[in-house]
Amino acid sequence: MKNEYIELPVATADGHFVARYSEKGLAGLSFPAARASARAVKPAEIPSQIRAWHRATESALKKILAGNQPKEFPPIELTGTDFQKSVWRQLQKISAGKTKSYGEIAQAIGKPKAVRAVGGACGANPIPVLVPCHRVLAANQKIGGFSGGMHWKRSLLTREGVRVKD
DNA sequence: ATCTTAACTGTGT
DNA sequence: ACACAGTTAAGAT
Repeated sequence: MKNEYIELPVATADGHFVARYSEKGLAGLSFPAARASARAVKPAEIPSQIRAWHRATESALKKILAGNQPKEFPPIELTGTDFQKSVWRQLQKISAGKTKSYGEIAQAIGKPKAVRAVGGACGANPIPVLVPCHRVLAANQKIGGFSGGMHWKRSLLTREGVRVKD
């Protein structure tokens, strides 16, 4: 398989995230690995297009980590099933400091009973943080789960001024 | 208020 | 076909 993906590190106060770009835009984002595998990439080898996207990614990521709403996002390339893309699209409509429940997302995409499947789609989200899967709480403001680690979800929500039960 | 159960849907094997 | 998942609402204790 011809992998056109380019991975670039994003240095933040929380560690080095890794952004993955396809030809269409940002396609994936990983939380800082315990063993930071910061591979050095020569700037000259990176297409200017991607460098521009990366600049936007870096900016947006840092703002969210600080609990603020980014004014601009890099182009995002979502790869997944139609259902998942529908869910992820709804997630992007949730601004910083706001939350929605799995049930509300399900209802928003016209499948009110698919609440559980929505949870699955969130867990399959390739771009955490920028596609705010962490702003989705269970019913009654209870914190649900989080694939990338519960501490991230809690921390991010706290920074955005959101209070969760427990 | 906490625990147990049953309903429901999308996805991976 | 089967089991699981980042759920939920309802019923029992």
